[in-house]
Order: sequence, then structure tokens, then C-alpha cells
Amino acid sequence: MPELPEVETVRRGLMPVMEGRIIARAAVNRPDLRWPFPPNMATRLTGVRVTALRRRSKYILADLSSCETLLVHLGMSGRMLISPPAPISGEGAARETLGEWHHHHPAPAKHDHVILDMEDGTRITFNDARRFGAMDLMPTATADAHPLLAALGPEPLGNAFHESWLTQRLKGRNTPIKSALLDQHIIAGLGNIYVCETLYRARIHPARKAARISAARTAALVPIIRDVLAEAIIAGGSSLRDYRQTDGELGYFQHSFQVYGREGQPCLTPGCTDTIRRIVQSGRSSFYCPTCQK
DNA sequence: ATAGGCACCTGGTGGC
DNA sequence: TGCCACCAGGTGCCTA
Repeated sequence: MPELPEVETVRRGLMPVMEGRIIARAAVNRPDLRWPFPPNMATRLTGVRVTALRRRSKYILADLSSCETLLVHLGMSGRMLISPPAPISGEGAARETLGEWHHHHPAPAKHDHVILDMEDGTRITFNDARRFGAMDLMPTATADAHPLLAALGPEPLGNAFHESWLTQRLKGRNTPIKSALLDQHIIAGLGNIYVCETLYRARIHPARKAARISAARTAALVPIIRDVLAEAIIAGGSSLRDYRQTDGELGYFQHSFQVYGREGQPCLTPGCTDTIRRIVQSGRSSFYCPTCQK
């Protein structure tokens, strides 16, 4: 489910257990995700301190004391699981001191591809069934120039995203606004769900050509995008607490959407009696209200 | 440069 | 229970 708000929620969940902490051991259980892992990734992650945990678009960036940065993308199905350290006690403790693993954790589950054991015994497990995710390592100094990051558009919650930018980028575009807002070169971080939610709130039909949106409605899109994402981050933060109480799984919260996934259900705009429709645009579902969105 | 379609991969769901 | 079609929150790459 990871769009910008979910990735930000994962980052915030990881922060207290990773930032400022040392990775005691890394296990890499397969050679690749979407692409091959960088050479010697496990070795390069072992014994280094995480000095900062950042986010750019849907990427999590962990700056390391080795002057490298770990880039993580969750793809479609990537998850992070935080397992607190289990206290060592009884006979097991004596045996454990012989090995490198000082804390008890369950055996890796299916699709647990990368495991980071922090110095205090907290385990962070990257699980990704579909393997559309990615990890890479690069020098921190040139992280912004990474091929996956270099061409990204502005952060929608940052100062570089504003009305004149959006106007300029939508100008002359013969593509549906749905596709334009999914284009990470125009804005970084929106995905299928939040584009649907944004267009519903902006009352713009997803198939409308980007170039044919009035100046006023283009201007209105900017705060709407910001609001939609900011509200989702807040919702993620509250669900984060819930998940930490249960199984520690990050990247997995569901909150109520106004249109996404609501095909056939009543439009939630007060006074509107229409129902939400679904159309397919470039292979992906768009949900909208035909009465409210033009 | 821009636009559209395909590919990558696994799992869940619902119909027969 | 099995089989099958379809669906899924992403995005790089290829083609005109």
C-alpha cells in the first residue's frame, strides 16, 4: 500500500529503533528484489550506525556512519516488521553467548528477504511477497544523484511544490490528469489511491486532459494534494500506535477513503445521490463520482 | 519530450 | 477441493 503517507509512517515507526543505533548484523536472504542488491550489502550494513532516517518521495533513506546511504523502496507489497528484543534467560542464555545471535527471534517467514538486527536486539525484517521493492547503497554525498531519485519532481509537502510549478508542468499535457498526477516527475509521492482521493476532493474527472484544467482549479489542486497527504500521514500515525501494540508490522494501515475502492457505493458528497464508478486508465482503476467530478 | 502499453512477481478473492 | 480469471497501494523500459 505504500504511497507517500504510508512510507512516511514506516519511516516514523522505524526512527525510534534505528536512528542513532548500530546495525549489529545484517542477513540478506536472496540476491535481489526488483534489481540485484549492491555488492556485499550485508557486510556494508554490518557494524555501522544509522545517523539519520529520511524520506524522499516513496523512498526511505538511511544515512550510515560509513558515509553510505541505504535506499529502500517498498514496491507494492513491501513491509517492515519490528520485533522487540526478547530477554535472554535460563539455559538458552548460556548457549546464545556462544553465537553471534544474542536474542531470540522466530525463524524467518516466507518472503523475509532482508533482516537487520540492531545492537539492542531489535530485529527489523523487510518482507516483500511480490519483490517490486528495491534496496541500494550509495555514497551519502551523491545520494540525490541516484538514478532513482535524480529526476523526481518536488515533494508535495515541501516549498518547491506550488501553483506555478504545477501549472507549468500540466501546460500542454495531452494526458489525463489521473496519469499526470501519477507521474513522479511532476509530483513525487502520489499513488493510485491518493490521486483518486485528490481528484474527488478537487471535483475533477480523472479522464480530463491535464491541459484542460482551468487556472483556478489547478491552483486549488495544490492545497488539496497537501491536505489529502497530510491527513493520511496523521491517520497513519495513529494507526502506527495500534500496530506497535500488536505485531509491529509497518506499512499496513487502512483508513477510510472517500472514493477509492467504493465502486457502486453512494457518493459521500452531501446532497449527491449518485454512486461511485470505476474506470480503468492505463491499466489501473480510477474511482470517481460522475456527478461531482467534471 | 510525450504517451501508451508491457513487464516484473506473488497472493487473495470469488465464480464454477 | 480444484482450477481459473481477475484484482492489487509501483515504476522502469520499450515503442511510436
